[in-house]
Amino acid sequence: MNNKQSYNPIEWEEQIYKLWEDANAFHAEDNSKKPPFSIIMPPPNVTSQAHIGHAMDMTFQDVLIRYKRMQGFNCLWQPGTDHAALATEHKLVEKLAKEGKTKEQIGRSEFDKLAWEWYDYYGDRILKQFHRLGFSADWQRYHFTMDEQSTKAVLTAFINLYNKGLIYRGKRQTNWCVHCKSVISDDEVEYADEAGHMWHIRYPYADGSGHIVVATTRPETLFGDTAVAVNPKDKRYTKIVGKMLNLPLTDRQIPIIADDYVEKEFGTGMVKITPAHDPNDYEVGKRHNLEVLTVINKEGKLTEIAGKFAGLDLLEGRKQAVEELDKLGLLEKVEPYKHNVGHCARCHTAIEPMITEQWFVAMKELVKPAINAVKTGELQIHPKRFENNYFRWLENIQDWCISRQIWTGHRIPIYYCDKCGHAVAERQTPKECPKCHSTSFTQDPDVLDTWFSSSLWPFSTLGWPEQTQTLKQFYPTDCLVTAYDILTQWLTKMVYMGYECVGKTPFKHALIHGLVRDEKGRKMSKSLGNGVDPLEICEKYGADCLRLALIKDMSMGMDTRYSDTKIDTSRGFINKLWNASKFVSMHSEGLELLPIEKVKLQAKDEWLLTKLSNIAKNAQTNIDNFELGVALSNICSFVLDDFCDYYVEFSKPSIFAGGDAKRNTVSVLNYALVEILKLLHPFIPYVTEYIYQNSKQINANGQLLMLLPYAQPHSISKLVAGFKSTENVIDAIKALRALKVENNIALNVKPKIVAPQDAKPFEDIINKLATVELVFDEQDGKVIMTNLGKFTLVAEKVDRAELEKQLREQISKLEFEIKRSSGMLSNPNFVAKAPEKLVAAEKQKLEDNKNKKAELEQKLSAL
RNA sequence: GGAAGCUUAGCUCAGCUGGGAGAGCAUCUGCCUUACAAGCAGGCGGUCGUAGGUUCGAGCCCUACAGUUUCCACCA
Repeated sequence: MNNKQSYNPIEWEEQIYKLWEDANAFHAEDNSKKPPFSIIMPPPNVTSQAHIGHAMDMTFQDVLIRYKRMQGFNCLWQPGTDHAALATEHKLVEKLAKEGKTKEQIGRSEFDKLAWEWYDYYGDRILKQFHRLGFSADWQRYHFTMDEQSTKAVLTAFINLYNKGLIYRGKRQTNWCVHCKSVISDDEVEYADEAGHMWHIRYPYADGSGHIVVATTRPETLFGDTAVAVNPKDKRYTKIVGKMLNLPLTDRQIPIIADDYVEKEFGTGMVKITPAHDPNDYEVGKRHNLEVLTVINKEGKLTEIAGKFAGLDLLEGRKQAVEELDKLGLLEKVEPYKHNVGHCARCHTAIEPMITEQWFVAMKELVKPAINAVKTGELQIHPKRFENNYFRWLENIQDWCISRQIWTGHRIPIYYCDKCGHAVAERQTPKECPKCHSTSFTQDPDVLDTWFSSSLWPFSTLGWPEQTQTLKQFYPTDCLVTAYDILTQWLTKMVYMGYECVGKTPFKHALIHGLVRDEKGRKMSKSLGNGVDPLEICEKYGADCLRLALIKDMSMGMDTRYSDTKIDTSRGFINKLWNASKFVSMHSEGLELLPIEKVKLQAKDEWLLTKLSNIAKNAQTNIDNFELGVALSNICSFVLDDFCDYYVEFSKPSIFAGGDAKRNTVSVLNYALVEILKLLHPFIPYVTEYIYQNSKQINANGQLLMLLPYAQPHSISKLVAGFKSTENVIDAIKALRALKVENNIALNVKPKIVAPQDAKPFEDIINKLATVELVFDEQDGKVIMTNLGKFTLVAEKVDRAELEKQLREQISKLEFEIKRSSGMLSNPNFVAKAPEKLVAAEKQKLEDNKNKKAELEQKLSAL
């Protein structure tokens, strides 16, 4: 390494990525003797570039993949992107509108071309971002939900389900977006409180005997009323059930019916029933055989049912209808009213409930294996609490509306015979109608819900419906990583489609993480302008810095906040690693390093190797349990505290001594550095690889760090003595540092300290780290007890009274501890019920403290 | 209306099966010590939301309450 170079990742991160790609190091083999490990990348929507949430989600996956790869697995990280039908269509239509065009003007095939341009543009951009972030996906296997392979899977799945009778066409109450001019699924409706009004309208009895009053938030739907309902138990109205009413503004008459759906307490206790435009009313209508009259058309205008109001926009229609009612004296009152209104998740237009003819997937049977999978543990959800959401969703599932009246996406493979109307499900236009032998067909104009293709993603990307070697090797995949917000929307769909199509769960583990929020805890969004572009951070601080900031504080399933402070802290850490490696490399120059087995280990070395072994074990356990944030935090603490603050400092006296002492110590430093690089590589791949590539003495052959085996714990039984004594030395150093501060001795001043004989082997280390001068002849002064023994700060002038006071303070502190320990130990319940280990530890502490106290008391009496 | 999460230092959050309260940032003090002043060393700061309960022992388990966030359902 160049010892003058400072950490500037922008200069070389992209070169490192190229190094990996040139070595084809991300590629997974279809045939391998290594055990397989696979992750399917949740395909980002090509509606826009990737955001910081993607960065976290993908970093999580990259850490797992890199870790497993280093452990010798044949790792497949299967990448790809999603066409996001409705969202993309919305953006395309918007774009056309800016040019003053509509999609109908340019036609379906031209529109299709535009869509592909869009896919390519954003697809490329997302890929570029992902490369820049250092992701080690198998890019050669990149897929797109609209590509040939995915399309083949979509058609196969649809036709299979159709032929099994699990896909059917039916008229249903659906959510209609008048802006997108399509139905949207229940999942795509977002509810928000809106200030509106409650109109109280008089409906006169047909027999002229007065009127009743109904309350409504949507007076314009009045034209579609086919009844007014009351609760059967509502005594106020029992007598009028069955009477007929004159429906205002029309010449129709409608009955008063009784239905449990009506709440007595709400409004006037009377509800106008409009089956065509309200899901609840629709159900009531079915129960009472009411006529379904469509008042609102697909453009969001009133239909001819509305008589003279036909053709008006809804709001205008409402206004005019209310005015008319008022004129006729039928408007009792208007109250302000706050209610919950559903909006399209894509364009935020208020949705209209409407009866339309759509394609559905029958869910009841399909979801059973998916529910069972989690119950039996074939699929494990982490953290476990998300199982609640999973079960509740699947157990209450409604049939899935899969048709969309848009152009972007997979066209439904249903062909209607032009002659007899018979519907056939085929991959291509059928040659002949099986019923009437006609050869003329028209394809269903609708396209499939975008989730249909993404529900097949875990196996469509692996080659299904063909029984490919890839599928055999990697399915079921090992884990799926995603945020909790699409647990129900996407994850569940993959599971039941996995069982339906392949017969197995698509993944063994589902790791659910939280969302990345801004500094103030708000969701990142375009309207708030608080979004962060991952690429921008990479260009400024490097990808490692962003990855570290995103993963380090992460706790599974919890939201995290992104802040500049975290970036600064991350940069501080990486800079530290950088400088430590510079230190190691600097002192390695011209030395022939020893392999670690040949090094004559000192106590400090045994201490470091023990710590290193412990942290390797800790990291593996935590990563295996998917606790990446914990694993990373522990590794960082080890690097900062144990390696940099202590071991590097410990090593200096040996290094400056030269000769064998230097050679041994520098060999240990190099060994430890490589182990640290391995430990950190999955998290911060660039800087670790860069350091390794530039450490010629430890990597003469230019091997890739990313392909080395991960750091392993080793047998440490022989190293116990050195570990223990070094721990005591550290305790003494801390105590001496504190002693100096207490006595107002500047850090760069070296006071004389009388040390115990046990400190003799560590004299240079203690002198260096505590900035003191140890002497070993007895002198008067302030005494402190450490785990290494008694130290005395030699005072220039010995103030007897001050020394005595200070000794008594220390003794009283020890007495407090002794009292606490003996109190616990004299509690028979504690001794009997607490684990033996704890009791033993407590006894040891008591013993140690008693000894320390005795020594101080001896000192006191000698004064 | 149903469900889940969160509440710990000034701020952001850890705290794994119950066994002496932690980190980062901020703040204060001292130090240019030959990897790093984008640094080092040290300090200040917490009745772990409230009230009960279980236990030898509770931040952790149980119950209730309060505040807060999210998901689901959705009342005309």
